[in-house]
Amino acid sequence: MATTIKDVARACGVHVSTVSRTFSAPHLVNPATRNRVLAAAEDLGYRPNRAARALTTGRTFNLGLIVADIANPFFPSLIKAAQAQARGRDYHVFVADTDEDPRVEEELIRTFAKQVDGVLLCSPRLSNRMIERLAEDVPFVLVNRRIKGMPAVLMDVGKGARLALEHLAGLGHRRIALLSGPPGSWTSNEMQAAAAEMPGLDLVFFGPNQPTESGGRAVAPEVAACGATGVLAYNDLVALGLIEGLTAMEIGVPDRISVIGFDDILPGRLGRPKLTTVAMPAATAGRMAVDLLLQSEGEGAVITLDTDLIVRESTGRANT
Amino acid sequence: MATTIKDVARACGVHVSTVSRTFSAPHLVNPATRNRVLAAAEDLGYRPNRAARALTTGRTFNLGLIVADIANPFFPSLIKAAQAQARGRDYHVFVADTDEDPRVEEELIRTFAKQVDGVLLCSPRLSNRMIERLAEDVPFVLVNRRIKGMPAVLMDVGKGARLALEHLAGLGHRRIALLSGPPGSWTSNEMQAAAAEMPGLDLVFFGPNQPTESGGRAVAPEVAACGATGVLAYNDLVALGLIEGLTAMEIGVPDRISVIGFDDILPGRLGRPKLTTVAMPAATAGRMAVDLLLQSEGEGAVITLDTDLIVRESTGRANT
DNA sequence: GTGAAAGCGCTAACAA
DNA sequence: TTGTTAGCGCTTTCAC
Repeated sequence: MATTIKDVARACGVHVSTVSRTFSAPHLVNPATRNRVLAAAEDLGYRPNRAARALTTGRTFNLGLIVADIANPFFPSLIKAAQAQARGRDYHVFVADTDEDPRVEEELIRTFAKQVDGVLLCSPRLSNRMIERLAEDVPFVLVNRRIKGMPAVLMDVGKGARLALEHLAGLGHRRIALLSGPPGSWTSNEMQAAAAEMPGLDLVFFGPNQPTESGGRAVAPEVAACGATGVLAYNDLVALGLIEGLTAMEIGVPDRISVIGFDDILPGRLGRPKLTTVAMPAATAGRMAVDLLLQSEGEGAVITLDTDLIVRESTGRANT
Repeated sequence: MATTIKDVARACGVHVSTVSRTFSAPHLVNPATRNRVLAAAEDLGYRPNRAARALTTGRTFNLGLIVADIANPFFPSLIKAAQAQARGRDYHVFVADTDEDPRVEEELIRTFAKQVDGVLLCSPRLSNRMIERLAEDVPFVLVNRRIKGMPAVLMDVGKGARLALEHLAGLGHRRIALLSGPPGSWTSNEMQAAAAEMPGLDLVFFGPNQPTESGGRAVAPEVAACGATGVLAYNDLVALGLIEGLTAMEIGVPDRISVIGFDDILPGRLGRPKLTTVAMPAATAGRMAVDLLLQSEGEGAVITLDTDLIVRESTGRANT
């Protein structure tokens, strides 16, 4: 058994409450005894049991972070930023992956509920109603999901989509394929809504698609067949997979078809062709979400982060 | 406040211990009352507080998983496999990223110590001695680190390195650059050791390198200058970064220099040139590590997983 | 400034 | 089969 507060108390002949105070309210204890306690604690290798502490205080100093797919490079940058920010505030963040499964997502939230002081729910797949219900158990901050009354960090997906589509239009593309994401994705809906409002374009919708490289590869034949010369994909992984699929069919990108993704993940910057994409501020989102969660004031604060188009090599003039 | 065991007990007129039993040892309670309890629990939305339970049982049913850099795609596949395996055994796994910083690693382990039943320590940067000390606080399973007496899942890095070097030699390369990884990395040491024993090669060592794409990009000039025609990199990220750097210097891969990585991550399979690499069984490792952790028997069990060379487009004949 | 005592939510003997 | 009691490690009144 690990050493507890009792061992320390015994070791320096004080009561447990004194030891407790030494750690949670040091100013309330005589410097002399405080030092004695500290020395003994150090000596015995004592570390307060956070779980036990949480039982009385109700605060764990842990945060939960739930993502749909940790293998999507978009999330790791968000995660790292969140962890760094939390660390600076003496919090730890535990990450869990739902594997795109809403049931796992729910289960995870419930598991986290009693073990963390709040959870960052990133790109959830659960319904709004379910999220609202779970919010009774534990405070949330949403990332890329809008629910009335709940704090959220959003990214301006609509603007990104418009920029991307304008870029394509400017290159002479008219018939454009839109690859949507998984059901339940707010981002995907925002993207489609923005696109639908763009005038003068001939949009073809494909979806829902798995938000992965293989999801992109899988729609390649349909995209090729539909006659579109430009594509806006749900995210970079889908875009990259699509390019793979197209290339395998000997359809050149951007010669025959131009492709734009969302996120600006590393793999898109590597290899050929480099991906034109809408940069999403994942790291900033991670940081701000932690802040929002920790400053419980500002209850329903909603922050919208800017996005921007990064033109690289996967888009070019339409060949008519 | 969330509903507790007491609320349920009161709601259906039984003692708390009966409620407790309904959840932890249902066979010990009368089916009739069991159903009554279950109904009341369901009704009140009661869920046992795992942290409180852990206080008495000593088991949290949580596992910790610590990685150096969650942004390296190698880890997510390990993580996902570990989470899936754990879920099947009714465990949850919480992930944390050390940012390649040994001090963060130590802090994280200490934080986890009381909140999980064991931790998977993946590619640690801490010294063996430190790990041994921390192992007194919480059970470990190491991944890609060998410490006497501690259970571990290893990958046959030595074989991988030999295969890679033989492949290069077979293509006529003699002068080969070896890009090592971060200090404290077991994998890096294994790789170097295996390489050093290969006869007939003219090895040039570079390192330590940051195990990232930018680490690879940074050594590109030196590699180009050293006259090597072949390169074995610490991991795929480094290899990919190197290729970027070389390409930027107008040095073709594989025309002028052949490059091999380690891991077989997704970005290496995307874009051009596709990376020749040593496949590391990340998912299998994640699964086995969880098993090792949960079946506390087999104490110091050490499992070594096979590796294999995957030849793609980044290697070719040496041009002499 | 320190100790005593109660209690956080739960489980685990032990009785009944 | 169920209730009683004690206690996990810690914090927090309340006295002293």
